[in-house]
Amino acid sequence: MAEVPEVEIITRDLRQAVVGRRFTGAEVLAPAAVRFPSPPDFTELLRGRRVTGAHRRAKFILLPLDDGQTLAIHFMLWGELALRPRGSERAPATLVVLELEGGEELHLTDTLGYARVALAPAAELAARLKLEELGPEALEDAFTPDVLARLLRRRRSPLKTVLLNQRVLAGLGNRDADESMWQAGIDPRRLASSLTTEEVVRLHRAIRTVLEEGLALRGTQRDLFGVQGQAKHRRNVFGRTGAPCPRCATPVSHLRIGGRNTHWCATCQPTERASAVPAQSSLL
DNA sequence: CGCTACCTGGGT
DNA sequence: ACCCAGGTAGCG
Repeated sequence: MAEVPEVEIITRDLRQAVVGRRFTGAEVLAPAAVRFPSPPDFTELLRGRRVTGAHRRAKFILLPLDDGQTLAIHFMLWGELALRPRGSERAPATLVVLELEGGEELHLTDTLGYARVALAPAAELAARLKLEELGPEALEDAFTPDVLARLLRRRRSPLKTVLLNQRVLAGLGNRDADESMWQAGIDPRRLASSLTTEEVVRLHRAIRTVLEEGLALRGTQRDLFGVQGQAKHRRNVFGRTGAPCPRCATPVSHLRIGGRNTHWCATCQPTERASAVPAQSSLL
């Protein structure tokens, strides 16, 4: 499942393996997977274009092409991308196959079927995907505790909801948001605006730690070349409802916040603000 | 801003 | 049988 560390790993792999190469064609197996243009136009506009870069913005993969267009790929919940030899067997969940010169192809698969590609001139793509409206990147140097404080200051929604909003901060998915708040010792139900300066500093450090650890372990899923990432079993609270908190053994709490599954430790993440929290454990 | 639709395989 | 999923767009 794709959160920012997973998307970043695939983006880096694409930079290494696909930048500089041309697309020789595309096969659209699931027309709904192409947001725009129409599937036939998508195939036609992609054919013969060389990839000139590979970037990530929030959870979008952006591949600029040599004619000024940009190809965007989004994994949504369960999308995956794999580089395979030409003519490789296609999993039933294959949505789109992008053929590359040199006898390889990219397979976009997703059993849920939500993953999407889009293609347009760079400026038009940015406008249609509303890339300008996204918040700062949590992994960039410009994301400081001060910036986080400013982002949270006027938000009167639960912290969990605010952290998942990519227009506030680009970088956290459901898992990483829960893990970050656990790491920082902050209750996900707290109003974002209620955090103390000290809590904001802890949260900032936690977000960076969680994302960077995910990256170091190369994510939870297979990379572009099929190599399994190692972050799969590194969850402290996410998806561990009722299991003991790794820090204090309290059973992990679960609640839906803003329609999203949310997991936290009621002991390590007390509801009262400015409560004492155990120092960063070595459990990471 | 909060809710729903999107879609299918796997878990309960 | 049913319910759910780590995301986003679009709607009221």
